[in-house]
Amino acid sequence: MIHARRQKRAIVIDKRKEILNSAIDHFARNGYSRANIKEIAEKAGVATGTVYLYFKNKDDLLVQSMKAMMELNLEKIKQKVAEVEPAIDRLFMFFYHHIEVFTHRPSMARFLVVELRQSEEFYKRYPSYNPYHDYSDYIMELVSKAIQEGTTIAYNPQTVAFIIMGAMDSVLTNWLINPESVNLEEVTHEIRAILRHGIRKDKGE
Amino acid sequence: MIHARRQKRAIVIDKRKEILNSAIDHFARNGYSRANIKEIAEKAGVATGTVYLYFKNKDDLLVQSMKAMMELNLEKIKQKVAEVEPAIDRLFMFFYHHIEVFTHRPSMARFLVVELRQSEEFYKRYPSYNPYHDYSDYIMELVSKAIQEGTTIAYNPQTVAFIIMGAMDSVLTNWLINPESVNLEEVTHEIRAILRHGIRKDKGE
DNA sequence: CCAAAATAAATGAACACACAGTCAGTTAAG
DNA sequence: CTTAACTGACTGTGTGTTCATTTATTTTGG
Repeated sequence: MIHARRQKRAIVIDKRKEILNSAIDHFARNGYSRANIKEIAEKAGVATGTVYLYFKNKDDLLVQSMKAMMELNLEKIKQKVAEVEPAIDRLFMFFYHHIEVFTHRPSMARFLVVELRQSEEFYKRYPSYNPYHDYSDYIMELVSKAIQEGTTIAYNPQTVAFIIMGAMDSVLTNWLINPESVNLEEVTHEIRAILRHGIRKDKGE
Repeated sequence: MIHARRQKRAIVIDKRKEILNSAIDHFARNGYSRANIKEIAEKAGVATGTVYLYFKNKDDLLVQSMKAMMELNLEKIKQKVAEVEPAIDRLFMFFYHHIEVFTHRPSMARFLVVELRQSEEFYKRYPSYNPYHDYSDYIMELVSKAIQEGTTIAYNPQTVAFIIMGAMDSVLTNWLINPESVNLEEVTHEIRAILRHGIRKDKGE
């Protein structure tokens, strides 16, 4: 009986995940309004109605998709920079890998810089979860650590997070609009230099 | 006859403008998908069909609205900073006024950071016009001037524009999500300091 | 100067279509 | 036999766009 339960459970989770993956893909590719439930269900290998067994409605599906997508990518990037020391360098590596990960997944990048914002209402409706939070929390954490370590001027970590997230966003957006117009290597390098100069603590200060 | 023509012309332009104003308002308030042509027309004091005499379709109306809105605000901000010298200070005042103008018009801010991005047209079909261009062009111009004047390190102006636009965007986005969480004065001041440090040309360099 | 004809502008009811969400029925597990 | 999972045809609604018709303006010719 326990075995059966497990199996049942496992199947359920599988379907949920299948639907979620399919939804992420569709939302990323076509945007919220053009993504339709029937196709999402089809690609997930379930019937239309099944989607509504696991998600309240299309909005809910979007929010869950965003959440899953952000968590996945954040985890991936965090791992890549986990070893880097000191914190200020981890911060810059984070920037670098963020750009790298998303420029290798254009549809995800689109999801990130377009769809996420469109659902501003959604973060209002589900105030407990805002997909940006995990990101900016992590950045602020790094900034705080860098300040503690004495490598960074004691700016408000929120401010630094704004600048870094803004720059990431700006680079990706422009790259999406016109990939040829953005030299990713150069831009990343220069932004790093500007930020370094901007927040570096000099001996005297 | 000439008089008659003028009058005709004037009426035509009025209607176009009425529709455009109404559209900006509706798109800003409700977002693209929830704004509907019937209401836009109603508020503009014309019939539904009339909208299609002046605009190809809903997307076209959105693009034209964005364009008009951006031009209007850019002009307003440019005027405010016109007198400021040197260029690097003009750049920072630009930042300051941008935040100021849009935080006084939340629906416009929403339009700017949310709606602007989701029109397919924005990315693809009208490559010749992207509402961001005027903005980033102006910023790059200021950066170039600042470099010429010797107050700024010769970074690629595009890079500096990315950072500045990103920061503006980031601040507004977070302010929209949760106004209380953002101390606009402090953030603006700190960003200015960080950028100043980051791009300032020291004597030795 | 003024009808009458021609053209242009504007209207809004109706159409067409997409598609989210439902639910009565089917399948499978225990 | 009971229960839970699943199905997919169907429905209801919202709305972008069209177009036959009406209204306004301009031109023409006597």
